[in-house]
Amino acid sequence: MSKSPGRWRHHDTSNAFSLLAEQLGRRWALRVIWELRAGALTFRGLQAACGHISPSVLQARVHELVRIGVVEKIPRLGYRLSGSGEQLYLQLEPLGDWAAGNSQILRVRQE
Amino acid sequence: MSKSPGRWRHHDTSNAFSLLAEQLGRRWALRVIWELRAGALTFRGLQAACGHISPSVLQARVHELVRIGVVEKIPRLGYRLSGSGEQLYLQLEPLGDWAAGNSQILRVRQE
DNA sequence: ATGTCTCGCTATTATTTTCGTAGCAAGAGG
DNA sequence: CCTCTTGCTACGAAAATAATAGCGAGACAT
Repeated sequence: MSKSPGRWRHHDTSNAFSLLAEQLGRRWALRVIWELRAGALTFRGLQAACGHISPSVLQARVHELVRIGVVEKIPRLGYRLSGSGEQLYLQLEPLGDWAAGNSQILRVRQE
Repeated sequence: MSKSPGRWRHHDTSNAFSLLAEQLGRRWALRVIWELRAGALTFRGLQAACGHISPSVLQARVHELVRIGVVEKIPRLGYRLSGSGEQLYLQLEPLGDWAAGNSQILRVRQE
């Protein structure tokens, strides 16, 4: 992919989305953001909030989220959403509403 | 998990979201929904739209999305978003805006 | 100083998922 | 008959995830 600007006619929404989807389309990524919605959590607190997540995967996910600037590490409190991370969560919230509206389907078919 | 209603104090948003996140947090799941946004695509068309996705994974993802009622199969046209699938996409669209706004970060850090 | 917490995290091995490629059966059209 | 595209499956290799144990550092009390 070229780095030259103006290569994309209108917005780069489509390509940008696929990059984002690649990050969020990893196990626990969405969940981690979701669990940080109320505020900072320690590593182990986050681990507990997610239920059964192995620390190695949590470490990997958290690092990736830090790298894309969605999550930041704070000395004593652990991890929390960054500014853009909170914005991302706000865009994520409607998904929760959709999920609540379609929870029947999600629950029944999960097996 | 009990099937009894009223088991969740307020909404079941949180738990419902984690179920949804489990489905969307698989590789290509978000991307597939995204690529179907403009209308129906054949299996191979969808494969091409996603770039490099192996047919076995695409088949698995599409099946899962059909099972949760987000995508439906049409005899001649291939696959398209269902009613609730389109609603889900509408909730997904803001993510594209966020991604476009933060595309710098996403691009630079992807390595 | 010693013991005992919790913390963030790493190491290791087993299991699951995804990839990449090849190719099949069915249908359309010639 | 042939050729083409379709949806899709099979299979071995590679990568991601799971599960568990445990380490080193810091806080705190004794």
